[in-house]
Amino acid sequence: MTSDVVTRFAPSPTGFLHIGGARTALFNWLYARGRGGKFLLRIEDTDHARSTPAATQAILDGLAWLGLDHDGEAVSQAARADRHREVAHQLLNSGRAYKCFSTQDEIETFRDTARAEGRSTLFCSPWRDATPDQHPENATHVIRIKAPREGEMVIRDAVQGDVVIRNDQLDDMVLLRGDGSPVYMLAVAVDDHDMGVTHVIRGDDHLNNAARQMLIYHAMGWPLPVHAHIPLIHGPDGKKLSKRHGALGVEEYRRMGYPAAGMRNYLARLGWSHGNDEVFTDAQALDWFDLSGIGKSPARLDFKKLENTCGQHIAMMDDAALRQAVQEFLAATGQDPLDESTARLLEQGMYCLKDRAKTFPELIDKATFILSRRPIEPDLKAADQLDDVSRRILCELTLHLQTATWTRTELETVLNAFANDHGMKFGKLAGPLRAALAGRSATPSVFDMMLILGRDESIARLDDAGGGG
RNA sequence: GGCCCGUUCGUCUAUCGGUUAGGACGCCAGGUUUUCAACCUGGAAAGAGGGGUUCGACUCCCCUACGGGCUGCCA
Repeated sequence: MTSDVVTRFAPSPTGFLHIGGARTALFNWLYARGRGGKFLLRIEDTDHARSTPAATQAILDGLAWLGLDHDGEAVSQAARADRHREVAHQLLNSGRAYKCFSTQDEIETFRDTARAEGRSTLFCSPWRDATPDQHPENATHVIRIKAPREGEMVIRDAVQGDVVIRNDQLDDMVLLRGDGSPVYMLAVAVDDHDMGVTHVIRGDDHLNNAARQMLIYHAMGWPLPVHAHIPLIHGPDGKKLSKRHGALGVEEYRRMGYPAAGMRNYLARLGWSHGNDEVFTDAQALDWFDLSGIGKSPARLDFKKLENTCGQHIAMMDDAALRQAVQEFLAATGQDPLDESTARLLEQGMYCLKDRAKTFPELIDKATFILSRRPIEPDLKAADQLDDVSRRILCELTLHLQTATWTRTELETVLNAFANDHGMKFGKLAGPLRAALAGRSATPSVFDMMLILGRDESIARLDDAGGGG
């Protein structure tokens, strides 16, 4: 199914892909993709001083990791400055904008005194109604929009409802600076219009700005997009997300080993809900997502819930995908990839590993018995703790494991019977055996470890190590 | 200062005038168990405060408090 829906994500490249930005991108992506529409990306790089190519790349990388693919090339806002100027001049020619020769100093002193006297600091330019013959020659000037002084602007917001802002709260904002460069508010409106954006879904820090941008839409006679201003994400303490909360960039979450699918699920759930559904697939999110499910109050980041959600996603993934994801995690964190046979063994063992890991590092930790250097060299100290009977059991078992293919039930039966024959309960041996196989790391059961390792010839070395210790 | 937005268990949330206010994470207790985990069962836990409107308000209106945003020739 296709539709005319066009959404966009428009970050400024001043660092990394912020976790809040990632959620905004996700909402836009879900809304467009769930409706067969288009999801566009625009880099708002008009602030040359703070924009860097590296930051743009970081945003691209973050989106790619989260699987939020956009349609077409990313648009550079800075590259469109000529078009923004063109619109400003159109407005000027049609009388919807005017040249203002007030200097920044004048405006500043006006604001200072206004503040001191408790009056409105909104600047009313004396040039608003000046005729061209009154203009000074060759003086630098800005171009301001001629905003209506009376009436009100109502933002019909899909999340916030109708928000009314009186026009006397809006001043004649600058469109083009003294040096002729376009200002953000102009650029956004022009770009959204030119790109055919039908739904502007963004942080509610832009709610008031929407009214200013609507001024431009009205002046140009452009149809308005649907607005949806979503509440921001706050830190665990309820304050605005900042450096002291740690983990601001999605890249950090990637390095911490959270699966992208789990991140998508958690982020989607933050501020949006579909009844009591907590864990869902991308297909379900795409199917269910709607602006009406977005709440109005800011949400706090909760790592415990993030972990839980991610754990469930790891458990949901199929073994081959997990194997691939682990390799990608290793690469992303600058670690060596697993060789083919180790990776295959890991995939075979995934059935008893994936249920108990919330992150990839945890998964890897629980797979220590598989990933340790081949052939396995058991923890000798732990092996020393085995009494003779236990050690003999271990050695015998390795032989059995090499000569037969067991099901887990069969293996349990054999192990228990074997222990019985030696007058012991197998349960008593499990601890030391585990230590011999996997050190102190938290791992699956001994049965599972032996079953998996039984498929690998390297377990035979346990026999030598145990016998010689 | 002016304007705008928000406020249900600790956290994310359901509820769209009538419910014992539901679920999830976390937490506590018990169970299962060859450790950790996982899993099962049970439990504690919420409508910011004050006024209205109404037969009836978490739901609608107003005020206050608290939090957030905007108020730039930043984005």
